[in-house]
Amino acid sequence: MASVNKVILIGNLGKDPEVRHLEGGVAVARFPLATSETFKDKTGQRQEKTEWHNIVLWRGLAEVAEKYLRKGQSVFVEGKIRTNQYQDKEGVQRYSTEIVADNMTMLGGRGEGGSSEGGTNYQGGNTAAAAGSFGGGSTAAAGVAQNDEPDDLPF
Amino acid sequence: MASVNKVILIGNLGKDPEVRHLEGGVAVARFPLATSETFKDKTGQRQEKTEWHNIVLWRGLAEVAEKYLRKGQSVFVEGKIRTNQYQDKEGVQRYSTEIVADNMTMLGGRGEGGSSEGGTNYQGGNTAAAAGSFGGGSTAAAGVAQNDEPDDLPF
Amino acid sequence: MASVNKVILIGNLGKDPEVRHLEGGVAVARFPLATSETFKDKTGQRQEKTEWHNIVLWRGLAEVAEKYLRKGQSVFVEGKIRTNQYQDKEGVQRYSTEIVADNMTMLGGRGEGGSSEGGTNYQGGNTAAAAGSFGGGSTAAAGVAQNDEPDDLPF
Amino acid sequence: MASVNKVILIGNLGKDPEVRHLEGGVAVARFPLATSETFKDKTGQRQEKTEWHNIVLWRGLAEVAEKYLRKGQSVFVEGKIRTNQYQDKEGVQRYSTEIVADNMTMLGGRGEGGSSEGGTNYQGGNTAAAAGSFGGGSTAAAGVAQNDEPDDLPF
DNA sequence: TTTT
DNA sequence: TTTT
Repeated sequence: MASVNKVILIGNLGKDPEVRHLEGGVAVARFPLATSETFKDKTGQRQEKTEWHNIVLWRGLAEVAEKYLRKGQSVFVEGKIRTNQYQDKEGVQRYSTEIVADNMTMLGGRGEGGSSEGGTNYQGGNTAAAAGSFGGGSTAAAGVAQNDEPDDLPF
Repeated sequence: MASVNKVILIGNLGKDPEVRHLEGGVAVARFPLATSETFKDKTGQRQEKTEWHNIVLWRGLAEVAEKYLRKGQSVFVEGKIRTNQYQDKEGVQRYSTEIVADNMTMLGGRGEGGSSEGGTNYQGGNTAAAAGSFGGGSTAAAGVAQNDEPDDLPF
Repeated sequence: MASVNKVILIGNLGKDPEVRHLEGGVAVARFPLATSETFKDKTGQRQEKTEWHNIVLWRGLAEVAEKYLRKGQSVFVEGKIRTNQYQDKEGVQRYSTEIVADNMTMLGGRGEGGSSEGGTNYQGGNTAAAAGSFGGGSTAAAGVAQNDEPDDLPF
Repeated sequence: MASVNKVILIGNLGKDPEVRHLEGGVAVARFPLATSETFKDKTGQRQEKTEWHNIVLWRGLAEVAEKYLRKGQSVFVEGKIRTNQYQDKEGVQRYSTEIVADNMTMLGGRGEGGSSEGGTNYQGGNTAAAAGSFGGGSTAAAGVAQNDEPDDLPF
């Protein structure tokens, strides 16, 4: 149905990633990511506005996040927008929007304790299995699976 | 601060745009946009999941939306994520996420009453004024202003 | 090394795809894709400039292209830029740039003989194998492999 | 005509920018940008493949490049693909592809002599004029013009 | 060589 | 609330 839902962010982690390991060994990582823009207000004053994004990573990307990403670091994130519905305690329908990442590149920056020089690109988990399914001649990139989560996990 | 906040969507309008004309002649349009993806669930059944995005357009783009966009039509939207904070009546902090578009292209589709064949690209308002400020030799594209809203409008 | 190489195109096929089936059953499809922009020249005349992109698709995407894409149709293509080097007959180093697609969505339009209403998103081949490698609980999207080509194929 | 031509790159400058100042004060900057990806070849060896992109910036972006960008630095570049035709000395039609940037963000990294911490986003020239054309209430972002070049400049 |  |  001619659908595209794509997000590209470069920003800084507001906190260390929180990682959960689900039954079956699936990892999920979450962290807030800040993007900011500057603009001049009516009076010509330079202002800054920060946007916070809830980033979610699954499987291999979550494990990379757990190992390497720290508060303050700069990352490139590619993914899609997902809005979850839930009911608050008054029974009112609420919405919570997050970015489900399927690609992530560390850009270095001033994270605490990170190696931080340069960056490395990561794409979803199950690389070996998926690559193996390609037979000979496939690149790792060709074999890399996307990092979407199962739809029926209790998360 | 090395920030990028970019969204690219192709989807269908869930409703006709709602357009407001603010004091000063600034137009703001809003509509819900559906993107959907299909996947196979555990049992191998094909499933569809629809994501709804709140699109906001300002100025020239809002006027284009008012004139040409209708429920059901397919559009390409480029913009940024913005999450607004507000307090609900219980005083709890709530968040509402929208996509502020700075580029929009109609892709045709089955909107009601639209011309709908092909599509046209639109970028932000104030084209004439901005282009005029370039003097000779500039392309229209060069002169097209972005479509961000003022930060201090009561919207 | 903090690298991103991403291209997003919406345009029309200049020709039907040319498809080759390599030994091993790997399919490769190629077609030219036109994007165009309009601008006003110095004299205020509306002008159009068309850009032609050489699109390359591998495996599953190539097969989809072979079956469904036709000259004139509108498609969304996501991929990366690749510039190939070769020597012309005088021994001069030449360059040829193409877009290696890893995601493609048909947008309908006036292709010859196509169904053309709406569009469908496709992502790379080997879906079944890759999905199978995920075990239960994975979505099709999660299991979809990327569509990069092997680096050592004679193409 | 439903056209989109968008490129997003993060890479490192292969050389310092070369800047020309045209008659009329318009600046043009060019530099090669490297993106690289790693993959495993048939034998399981990790390989790296580097792609070189010819980046072109106009006006304000060119001036920023001249002042701040140096060989080795990491930048985010957003723009469009443009392929220029020319005839070589044998009269054969040749093609040269470049990326015309309309948005650029420095990401720091190991440039020679740059300040390099963090990054700053820049968008096209003529900011003051374009912003001025908006009257009160407009953000700087709203007033920033795109950075496309005139189509009739001798470049 | 496409499309409007 | 869209679309296939």
